[in-house]
Amino acid sequence: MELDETDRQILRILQEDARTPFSEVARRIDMSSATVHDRVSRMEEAGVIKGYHADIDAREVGYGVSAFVGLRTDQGREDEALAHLAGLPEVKEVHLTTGEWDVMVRVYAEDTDALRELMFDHIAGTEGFARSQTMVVLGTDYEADGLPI
Amino acid sequence: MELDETDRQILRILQEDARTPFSEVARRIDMSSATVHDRVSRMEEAGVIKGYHADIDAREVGYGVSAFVGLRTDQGREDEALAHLAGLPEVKEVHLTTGEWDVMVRVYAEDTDALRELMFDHIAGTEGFARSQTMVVLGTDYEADGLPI
DNA sequence: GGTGAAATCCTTCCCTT
DNA sequence: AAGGGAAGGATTTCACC
Repeated sequence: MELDETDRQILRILQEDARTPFSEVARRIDMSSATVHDRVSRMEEAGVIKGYHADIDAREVGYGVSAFVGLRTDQGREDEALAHLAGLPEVKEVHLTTGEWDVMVRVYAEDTDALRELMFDHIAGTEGFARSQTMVVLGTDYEADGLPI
Repeated sequence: MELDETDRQILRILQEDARTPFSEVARRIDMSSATVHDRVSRMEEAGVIKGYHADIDAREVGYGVSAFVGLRTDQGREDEALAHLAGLPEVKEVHLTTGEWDVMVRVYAEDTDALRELMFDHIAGTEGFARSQTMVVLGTDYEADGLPI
């Protein structure tokens, strides 16, 4: 889909605060809210806007630890291994990558004990993975609200 | 902040779709919208809800490539190195980690040429970093809307 | 893109439990 | 301390220009 500067302005605003009323978006970009509504609907349908999500503080809901997990897959068993990962509740993202790891996973756990159990019982010890490395997140120094548009 | 099951239900709904009208949230959890409003406000103030963000398809806005970048910092120059990273528009997240890398960065670039320029001119070649590894994301197999609450 | 209007929603205050 | 009712003003969502 072709996006013009007006579309991009709308995206910037909704990326920063997805609950901004369309009427206020309209005010800021100097258009009617009907136009904003129309453009947003088109971007939703085209898949430019994939959704709107509340950003929850992980600690406040009981997740004291998060980590990046690098994995090396066994040849020929990639699909089931990936499906297995996606089924684990603590797994938030699964990416295929080049470089040292075939798969990069973002996981959240209640505490280090829970992380240990997750890794040993449900990831590293699982068939389909040859090798793993857990990189525990000590802190997040910076996190943008979205992409520069 | 103490969260009860009602709070968690609200969080689940807003994590999945942050633009859900409070009136509908109220309907779903069988309470009044005044109550939903009140609880959401308290969770926002307490920092449980950090924000609401539209989820934009990176490709649709011109980011054809993303990558994880692992970095090893020089001793004693961590702070300026991290501040430098946070100032780059292509950098979306900067995490301090244990394991092979001191810093794990998530970057987005227009194409491989732009990624190359970002890495050589603005990250790997920068003072404060001793070593780096770029893990290009070939695909994202799974991405949850939020945390399991 | 914009207008206009009806339906819906947000927000606040106040009352009840 | 927590939830609900009510009412205003604002917003969303259409059809139509």
